[in-house]
Amino acid sequence: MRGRPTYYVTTPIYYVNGPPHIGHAYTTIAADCLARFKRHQGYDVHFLTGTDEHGQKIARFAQTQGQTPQEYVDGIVAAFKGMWQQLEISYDDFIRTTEPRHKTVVQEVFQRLLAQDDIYLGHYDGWYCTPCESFWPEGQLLEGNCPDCQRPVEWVREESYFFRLSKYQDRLLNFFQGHPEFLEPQSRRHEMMNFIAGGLEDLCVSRTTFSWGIPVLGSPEHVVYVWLDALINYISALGAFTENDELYRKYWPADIHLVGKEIVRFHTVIWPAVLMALDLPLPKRVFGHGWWTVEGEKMSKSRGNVVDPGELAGEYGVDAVRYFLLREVPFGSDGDYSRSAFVARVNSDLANDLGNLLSRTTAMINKFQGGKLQAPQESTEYDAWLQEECIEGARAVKTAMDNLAPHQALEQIWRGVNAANKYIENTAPWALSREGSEKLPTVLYHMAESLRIAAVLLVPFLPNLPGKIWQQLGIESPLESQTYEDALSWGLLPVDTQIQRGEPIFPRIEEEELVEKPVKTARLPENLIAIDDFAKVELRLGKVISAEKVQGADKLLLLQVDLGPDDQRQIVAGIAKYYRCEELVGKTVVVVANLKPATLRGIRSEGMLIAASTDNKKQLALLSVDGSLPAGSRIS
RNA sequence: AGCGGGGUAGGGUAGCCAGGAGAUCCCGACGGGCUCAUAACCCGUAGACCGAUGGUUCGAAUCCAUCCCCCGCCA
Repeated sequence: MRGRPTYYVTTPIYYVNGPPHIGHAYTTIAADCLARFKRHQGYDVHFLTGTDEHGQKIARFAQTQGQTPQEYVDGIVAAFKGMWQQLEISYDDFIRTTEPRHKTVVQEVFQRLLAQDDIYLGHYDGWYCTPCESFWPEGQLLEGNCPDCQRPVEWVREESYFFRLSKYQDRLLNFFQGHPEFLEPQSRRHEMMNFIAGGLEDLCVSRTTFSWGIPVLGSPEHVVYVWLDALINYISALGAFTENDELYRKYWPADIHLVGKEIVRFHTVIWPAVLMALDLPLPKRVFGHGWWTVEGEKMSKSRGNVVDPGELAGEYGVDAVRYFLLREVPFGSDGDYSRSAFVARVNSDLANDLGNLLSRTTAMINKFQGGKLQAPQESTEYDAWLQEECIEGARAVKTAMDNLAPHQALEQIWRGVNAANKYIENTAPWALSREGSEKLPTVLYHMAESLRIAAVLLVPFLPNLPGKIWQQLGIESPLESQTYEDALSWGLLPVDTQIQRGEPIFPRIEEEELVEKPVKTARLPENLIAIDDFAKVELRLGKVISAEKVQGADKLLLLQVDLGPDDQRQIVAGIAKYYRCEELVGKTVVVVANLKPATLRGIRSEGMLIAASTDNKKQLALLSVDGSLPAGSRIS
């Protein structure tokens, strides 16, 4: 007996060498959107995500943090799970490569492949940097030295197990030729076929140089190396090769693996080859999506421009973040995140087009019809057009999603939204109201109905806005009971619905907030001075000749400062807590040279040193100059 | 080196495979309209030698050749 059709969608398991960033969020949001869309269509969906937690990098990083690898990965995994919760990711399962359920399957697969001679014991030869514990390909070496630490590398042989990838070259190529839909976008497909045709080498699948991994049964000095460990998550999570394999039998092969373009090769060459060796069906589809840059630059920790999607979501809401990522860029292409693009996009689409449509619709139903929807009366010449735009858009959503083009799906939903805004302009319900026209109830119904359709269609994309629309429209049947099908029919909105107008569902992000962050200099203080006010202050460079503590005062130092030929001053400065006498001598400092002399603790002070300090006075630093100028130099 | 993709208004793009009237859409700029609405919405205007050169053709963004630049793949 067959139940509902199944749909198995995966993200990659993310390497936990740092907290989740916008790239992780992108893949996961896209997968979530797909999963929700398929559920909305009535599929029995299984949505898997997870984390890849082994390897030397992790072990070493944990060590620098003074943690065990397990403690370290537990912490990062918690961050991932927290992020997914915040972004309302509806995964069905979260697999970690450190879980026993994964390890046992990996070991089982390894043993099977070893037994059937698809894995064999050999040697891995390569240039090895002992301090870095890393192998480097010849091409990456810098004059024979480690590209990381510049120290010399040595040629070493390590005993390793290898997977006979080369054996599957022809079968892989045939598979690619027979399944043009297997890898998308198409440009990736060509690259991979080229790559395979160029010849495949066997793949190193074990390491002995570190131990944070899954031990090979019977050879515990070996741990399973990266890809064999990681890729198997897609079936280990389903219980493949265990007694408890109903999920595997139900959902495998996967309908789609969503991956970033950087790991397309592993998913379309190594993974199919391993599955062929195991005699298991191959995934139906792999999609390699693009990368995000930030303000036009590559995102990286060292640049410090990594965008935290949680922070964005906290500031502007989950719907805005999801909408921007899904709408801004075609799914296979690279995209650029910038705050201004983000604000422009969500303001224009979510606030102006959609939110304002709801706002004006509910306002007019309230004002002209006492908040109650009525059955359409006399029709207008624009009714059919609006209906068609909405329904055609709704139909196109499915096509777009089948093509893995969420940006097009959203565009199609907005086809209806935009049409509704135009419809209002064309029919001018405020005028109809004044005239007491029979067309008024028709027009108001059409407006509300187009919003009903948009709300239903948006359910897989945005977790919150559709519910708000639903609530304000006052529809009694729960939104959760609606399916994609309900967006394909016009006129399902009950005619005597009572509108519940409320707050704007998506307020505009105001410009001030926008400019405040990047352009801080735009804020001028109120106590402005003219340039000649500044010129009254005579600043000169001074060289500290000597420094000593002032008896009986813990803040004060007495300095002798050279301010140029024939000008030596004694200055009392309140910097004893921040500088020791020895480190001041010889230092070039900035001195207010025309300050009226003052007497501090009975000592005459003939000037003042300039220093910067934090508001709480915890830190203080003397000003100096960028270069070597003679004492007495004027500053202006 | 090779293989693949691409260069279209200020930015981002569609069209190209199957050549034909004014080269699409979005954002931005400018002008107007409306007054229901979140200064939102609607309409209109400007802005592109369609990377360069040459060719095929009655006709080329589209086909062919050469060149220039960008990007991807090559463990």
